[in-house]
Amino acid sequence: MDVRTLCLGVLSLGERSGYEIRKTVEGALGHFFDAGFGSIYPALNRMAKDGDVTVTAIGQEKRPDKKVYRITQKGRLALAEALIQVPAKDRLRSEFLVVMLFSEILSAGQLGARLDENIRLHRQIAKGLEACKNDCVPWGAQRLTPGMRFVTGYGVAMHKAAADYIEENRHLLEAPAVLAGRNAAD
Amino acid sequence: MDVRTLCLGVLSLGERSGYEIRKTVEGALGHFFDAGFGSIYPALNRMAKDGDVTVTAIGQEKRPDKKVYRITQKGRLALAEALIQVPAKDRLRSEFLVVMLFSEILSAGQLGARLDENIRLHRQIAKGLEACKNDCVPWGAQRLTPGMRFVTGYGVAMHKAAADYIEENRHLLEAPAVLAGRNAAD
DNA sequence: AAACTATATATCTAGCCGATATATATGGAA
DNA sequence: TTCCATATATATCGGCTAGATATATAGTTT
Repeated sequence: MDVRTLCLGVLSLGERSGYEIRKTVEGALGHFFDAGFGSIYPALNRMAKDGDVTVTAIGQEKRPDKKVYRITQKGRLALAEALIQVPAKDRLRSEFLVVMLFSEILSAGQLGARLDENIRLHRQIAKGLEACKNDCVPWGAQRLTPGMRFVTGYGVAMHKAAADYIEENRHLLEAPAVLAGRNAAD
Repeated sequence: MDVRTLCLGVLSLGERSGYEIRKTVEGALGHFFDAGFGSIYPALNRMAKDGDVTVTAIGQEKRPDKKVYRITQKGRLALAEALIQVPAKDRLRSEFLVVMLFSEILSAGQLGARLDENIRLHRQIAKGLEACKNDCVPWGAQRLTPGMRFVTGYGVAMHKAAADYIEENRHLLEAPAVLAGRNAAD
């Protein structure tokens, strides 16, 4: 599954420009499958070439022209075909955890700061997703589907679990840091 | 942060071959930062060229020769420098959630199967990590550091939270599927 | 004999991330 | 006035990576 499938999925919610696709990804589903312009635009070009989407250039006032993409019937079949495949395993990449793994090289102050930042970030994301739970605007859709509710709730639950774990277990890292007298200034 | 930092970190636990680094990643820390041969070997070559690691070729009986890598003092400095940077945000990629987002295209049977598989997988991983909690073998180390305990515990907590959420909320997706009469055979 | 598993190294290619560039427009700070 | 920031837009580049593939040595199973 690649960004093409993601774009086809977003376009199945309604036509939009590459920029708008990015906005939808960013606002509604980037917490479990992110994609930037560097991959969205090439994907859109490939799909346009393959006939999975059509593209219409539109001039705008006070704003640059935009290209609006619409999914084709061929694209809908491609989307469905991709979605019935066995999904690959979830993959997480956490630099924070790599740093925690080797946290003995941090001073107690640096360690505390990293832990605080990460907790704050998780709680912030959880809060943002919680606010989106009953809001179809980030999806650029007219209504929320069960799928949208499910994945948003998933994000809330997971980010809360992460923040909770870090809060409850930070002592595992901080106590040894203090005992070892790692007080060097940041 | 890239795979070089990860390899330096693993090598800071003790010298090992590229294959052994992969085994350590796979067995102990791949749940939060994975890396395959396609990125480990090029990274090792770059670091050997840069002087961050030394490499010693060793012949073996009944097995192919191997190259053992050892972190240098320069490599230790590079590792420390990388670890005190502000880590990038965690990034998750979940094809499962993409499928759930657009799950209306699945039959009730397919949906149930995907949910079951994912729950089983999360629980399996949580169980595997739980078994590793007090085991330094997967790390190829002599003892467990606070960091190792922390990250392993994190994995357990997160995979459990994921499985729990899916179990408790699957009805959000399955009830509409049944109501809509999506009973097509898989 | 072929397939599978384990231990090993190595590489290829399609895809992606993050940065960068450009364009149109507005507003605020130096 | 210039720079910076923000928003709306499209586009691309280069370094990195995932997954597949290849090769080698050896043993076990079908």
